[in-house]
Amino acid sequence: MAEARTTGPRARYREQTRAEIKDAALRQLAEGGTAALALVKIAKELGMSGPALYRYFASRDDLLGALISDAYEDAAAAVAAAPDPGTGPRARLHALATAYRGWAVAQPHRYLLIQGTPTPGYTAPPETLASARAVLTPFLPVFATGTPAPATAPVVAQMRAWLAADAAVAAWVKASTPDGPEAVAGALTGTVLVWSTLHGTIGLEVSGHYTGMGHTGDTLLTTQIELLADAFALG
Amino acid sequence: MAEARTTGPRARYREQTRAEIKDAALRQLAEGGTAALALVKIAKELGMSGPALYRYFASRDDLLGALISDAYEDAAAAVAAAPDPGTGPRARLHALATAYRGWAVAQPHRYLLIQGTPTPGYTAPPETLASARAVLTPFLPVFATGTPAPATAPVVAQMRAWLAADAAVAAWVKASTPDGPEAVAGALTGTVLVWSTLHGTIGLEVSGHYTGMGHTGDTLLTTQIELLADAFALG
DNA sequence: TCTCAAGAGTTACAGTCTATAACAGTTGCG
DNA sequence: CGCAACTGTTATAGACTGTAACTCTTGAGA
Repeated sequence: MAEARTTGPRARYREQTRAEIKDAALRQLAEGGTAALALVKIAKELGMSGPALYRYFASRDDLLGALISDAYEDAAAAVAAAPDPGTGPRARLHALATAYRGWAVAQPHRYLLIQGTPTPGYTAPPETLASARAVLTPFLPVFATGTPAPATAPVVAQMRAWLAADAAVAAWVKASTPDGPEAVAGALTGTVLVWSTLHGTIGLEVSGHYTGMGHTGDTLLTTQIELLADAFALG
Repeated sequence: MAEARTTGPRARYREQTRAEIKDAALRQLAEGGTAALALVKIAKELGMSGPALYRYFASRDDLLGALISDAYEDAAAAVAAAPDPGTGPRARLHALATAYRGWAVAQPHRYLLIQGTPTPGYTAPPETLASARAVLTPFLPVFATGTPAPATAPVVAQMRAWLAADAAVAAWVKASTPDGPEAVAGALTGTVLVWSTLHGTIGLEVSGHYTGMGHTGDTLLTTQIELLADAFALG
């Protein structure tokens, strides 16, 4: 389990089995939530019996971790694939936000996987953190073109401090903004704000808190994004 | 179990035991998340053995439901108890938001209980929905004094439709806004927007997504609220 | 081509937890 | 003061996670 070969027919079969396991797990997740994910059932579904699964995932948490990581990557891909309307940063921002929401609404169980923390005090592995960052990457250049409103000054200041303290983050932001340091801080500010905005609207929608209010999710997100675009004077 | 007396020493003892059980449950929840909540352990902690707990809560989900309901009520009380700075609706809005965040940050596990949906397709019982509404009630009169920005027009329209369709919601909003129907729709719009804003910032913070960025939670919330106050031209 | 170690899978089992059943002691209402 | 409701007990079924011990297969390298 420690370090296996990465090539050859053995490894290929192994990878395929892992994928089948994850597929079955997602199916269970979709119709019963995290609590319904049972390794025994998955094994039975694949025709193998019980403990065989532990050859492929060290534990239930390991499997869940893999699903979370996959979900982040998939979400990042969905956002990155958002069509560019080509009519300026404001429209681009709406397109990105809509793409993210679309992904989340289409597979609520996977968004819920990302949304919460399974156990308090849990910190995601760095690889997962990088994937989470990737979701937000396309937003950086959009906000780099804007001018943060005065009301956002405190956040800008904190982002500046963060950029100074965390080289990895600084490199990440800088790679998306060819402009100077003030654009960098502004881009990060906007991205963090849009992150929380997205989480606010989409999280509530996916958790079913909007049921009964009509199809509010899209309208609410659009409006929130519009307000944020105003705050950055996006064109 | 169906309908028990609500008075007398028997009922009093019963209520106290239920409270002790919930206390122990919250303690477990605080240090292991939902997954760590085990009825058996709670029973052992209280000196009783196993199945005795089922006299007080029909199932694990029943206990969790009670905890969720309590959390909503507690959160609502915390928001309602927010001090009124008395310097206008904008300051009042900040005070309410800060009170809510303070409650959530002080007991993250209880906020996480509220935040997510345990299982997809789950709909909270009406009693719980009312408690959830109570959290937001103090926000209504604040936004009733504002004028929604043009960008929020689509949301206002949907809120108007919702108010027309759902009498309970209409009564709830109207009770907090002595003004005309346009103020009612505006108040509801602002409240829903602030709800999603609060969830966005606080949810991410409580889930630990801000770790490493410094103490960003407060700043981020203040800024988001400020932007929202601007959108409603609060004084 | 042949060997053998690594990998894949099996059954058996220990341990935890939810939940029910059957039963016994206790208490407070009428 | 008696009985019905309430509280608690042990026994037990059943689901699930994870480990141990063992067997069979296979592919990489001499």
